[in-house]
Amino acid sequence: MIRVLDIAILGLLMERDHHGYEIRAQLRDRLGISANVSFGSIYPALARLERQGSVEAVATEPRLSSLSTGSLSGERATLRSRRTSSGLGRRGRKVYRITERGRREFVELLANPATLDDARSFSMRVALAKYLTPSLRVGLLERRRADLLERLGELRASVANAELDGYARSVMEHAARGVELDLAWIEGLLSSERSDNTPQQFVRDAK
Amino acid sequence: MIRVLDIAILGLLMERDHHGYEIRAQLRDRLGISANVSFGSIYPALARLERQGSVEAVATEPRLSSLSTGSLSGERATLRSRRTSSGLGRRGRKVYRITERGRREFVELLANPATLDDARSFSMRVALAKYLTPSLRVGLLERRRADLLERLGELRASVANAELDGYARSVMEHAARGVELDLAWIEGLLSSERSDNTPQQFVRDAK
DNA sequence: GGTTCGATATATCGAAGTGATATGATGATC
DNA sequence: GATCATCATATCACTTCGATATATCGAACC
Repeated sequence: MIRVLDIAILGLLMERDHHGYEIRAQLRDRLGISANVSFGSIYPALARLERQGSVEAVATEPRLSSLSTGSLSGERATLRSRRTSSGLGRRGRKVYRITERGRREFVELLANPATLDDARSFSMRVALAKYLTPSLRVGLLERRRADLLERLGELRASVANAELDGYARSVMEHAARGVELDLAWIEGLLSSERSDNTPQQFVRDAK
Repeated sequence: MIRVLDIAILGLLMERDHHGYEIRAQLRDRLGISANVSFGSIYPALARLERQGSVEAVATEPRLSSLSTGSLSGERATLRSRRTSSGLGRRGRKVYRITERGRREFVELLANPATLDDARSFSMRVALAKYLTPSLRVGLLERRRADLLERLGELRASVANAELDGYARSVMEHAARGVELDLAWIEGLLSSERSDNTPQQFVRDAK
């Protein structure tokens, strides 16, 4: 399975620690994920990542006094009964940190070309591309370019072929222009890569 | 609940009968839904719609009966690629037809502005816009324009504000260009509406 | 001074959608 | 005539979504 969200969260945690609520804003503001990702995705994803040892809850900031910071979250007994309650409202935010294992997992997932086909996971990968080697970056861009060229052909065939009404045709034409814009962007990125004009170097290919 | 897929399927069935496999291709080729919708969505959706009486299975063509004149299949072989066999080679395909109730439900759902925020459901609505009255069309376009303008502001703020590395910044800038392209498209559609230059008239506002 | 409002923050639930896979028939290619 | 691609339906486990509940804080408003 893909779990784009896992990669995205780990990528954000590579930079610095975050808590769940903040991650949502960062997905929007740093990784360019347009629609706000729901908390019903983020909190389960964090729990999953913690369970498998990729991240750890580093602190549960309590509000105001409320001393006694439980050292490690001992799976705060989540009573599923209706009256969960008693939780302090903005009850301490749980700040997560990526583990060594998480770092290794992240670069592996980011480089893994499996299911990078959709627009969202592609642009997320590009936003995190500084963690890839140059050759992996080029591979990512070229695969995406190939997919988009194929899609562009389909769209043009649809526009030319089918007996679409004006609105449907307009949608298909607009979709084609969107793909062309993506392609131009990718060409630009590729030529930056080739001129080694890369924005920020992080890792290099092994010689 | 939104159920974008329900609207899309009903919209396709407004035109003519379809079976599940075909619906997937049509979602791509007529409604401009880029990623192929999975069968795990389509078949359950059809079952749901049938259960609630919006569609009915009009025929289950058994394999190899070969009625010689595929009256229902009408013009096939329109698909790209080379020679698509006009012979039906499949076991019983379940062909669905929209019911009267389904038609009423469709126009209601299509006009309902609830959760039209995401790109996919918006472009699907536009592709089916001939079933809307002019004023509903304008409302749809204007709401989307407002959303996109807001999003554009956020994206520009992100680009200007945050200390993003080159790749992440490139992603945000590209996202902003995409939104600008969408906005230009919508402006064009709006001005067609105003000049009553609409591609195909289907329903009119009540006077 | 009170109150409403919006942002911050975590969490859970049911429903909807995804990707993978199974099954099988048919026609096309080698 | 074996094998491959396409057509076609279906189901499964898992992910993601949208809605909702709870609670605190700061600002804005009357």
